[in-house]
Amino acid sequence: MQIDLKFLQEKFGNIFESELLKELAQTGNFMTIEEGFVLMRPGGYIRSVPIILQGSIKILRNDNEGREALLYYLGGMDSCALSLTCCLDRKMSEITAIAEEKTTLISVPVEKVEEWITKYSSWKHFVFATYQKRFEDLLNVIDDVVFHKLDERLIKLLQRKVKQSGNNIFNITHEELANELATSREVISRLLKQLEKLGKVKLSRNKIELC
Amino acid sequence: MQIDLKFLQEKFGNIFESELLKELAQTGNFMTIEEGFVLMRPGGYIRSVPIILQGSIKILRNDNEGREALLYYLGGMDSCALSLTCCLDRKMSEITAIAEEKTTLISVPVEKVEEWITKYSSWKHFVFATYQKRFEDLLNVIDDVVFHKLDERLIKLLQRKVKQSGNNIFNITHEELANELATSREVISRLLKQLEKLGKVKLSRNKIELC
DNA sequence: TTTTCTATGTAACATTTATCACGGTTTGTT
DNA sequence: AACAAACCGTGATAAATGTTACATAGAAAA
Repeated sequence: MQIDLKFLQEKFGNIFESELLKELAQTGNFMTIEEGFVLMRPGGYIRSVPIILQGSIKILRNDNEGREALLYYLGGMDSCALSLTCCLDRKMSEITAIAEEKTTLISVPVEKVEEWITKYSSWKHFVFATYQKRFEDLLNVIDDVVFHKLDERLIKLLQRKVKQSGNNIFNITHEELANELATSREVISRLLKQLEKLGKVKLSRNKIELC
Repeated sequence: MQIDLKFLQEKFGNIFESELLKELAQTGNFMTIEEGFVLMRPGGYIRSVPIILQGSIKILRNDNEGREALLYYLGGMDSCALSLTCCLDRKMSEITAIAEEKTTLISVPVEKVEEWITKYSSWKHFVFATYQKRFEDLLNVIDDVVFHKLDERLIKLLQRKVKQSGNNIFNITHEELANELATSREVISRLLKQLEKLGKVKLSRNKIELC
């Protein structure tokens, strides 16, 4: 789909130079995906870099036994360092990317990603900024996993969900939470019950309220 | 200290263009540091980016209770993405960098790091490659910590030490290993004893042999 | 309504990791 | 030699997490 230039100017006018905006409008691929849509699976080849306009994408790491661990979310104006890496190296994906909600994004083909780095300094800055943000995200994951216990990590995750949805009640199953924290459903159920007894959450089917 | 241009040409001739080599020789700061030398502590400001010529630097993440966790090693021709991030953002260090052995490096002042990105495409590629490598390193840490138990992580760490030192016998205390894996000395001692019983290592004071 | 499926609760038990409390050994120092 | 300091071994115990097994509850489908 052709992208509306004015829309891009509103969104990116203060980041990208106008020439770049034009090219983005021409060669970028505007798309809307539904919640749960899988953008990428381990082993898939990546031929484009997404820039998220609205909504959010969650990025998960997989092991070879089918387990997962949440790495980070991509939100407004974010892009993905992993896809950059993969694009520039022509390597396969080693992660999963899933839409957390209905999401609109621009997909930039790999050739342009590289070309623009030389051509537009604003794009170059954008790419560097992306790397830096994701780098910090990964360091945060490491901090969490290495230095904190599951209950703390769970609370933090719930808080993120709240911030994301903009609502302190949100829909999710224990199973899903368990996957994102790379543990089992039973463990999460137990911890949630603890939290409920402490008055920190209220639980119901498919739904959690953070108090 | 002034850097020998011919030396740089040997080391970097096939990566960097000759103009950049000249600038490196002029403005880069050549230095040799001893084993155990602390290049950086959390909270320190970073005003230069190191490029390691010989030896190795280990990069550790700290929490606010004095614990540590090994992130990765910087070796030959490697550079540090964190210092890049910090430099470009003028932020404080959130890691510790210590020389694992006697190490020689070139220290590039932050202004040049940025300037050269625009000026030399080989430097730009170098910076991108650095980000990508460190990104992968962090993903590996996450894989290890999230999906693997301590005994496996310990063996992997020992294997890395062997590869690093180029010798299957190397000097280290249980305490140091415990720090790098963010656990306690007792736990490591026990696991090492297990490994010894399985014939996978031989233990002596300050020394481990991987079999 | 009855059935079926999915999600949750929970006890019991196993395993892994952490902590505490020592005692012993090697190395270096006085 | 006597002492101190650093390093290692190990039992006992506790805490955290993982696993198994089954019960129940709620929602959806038939």
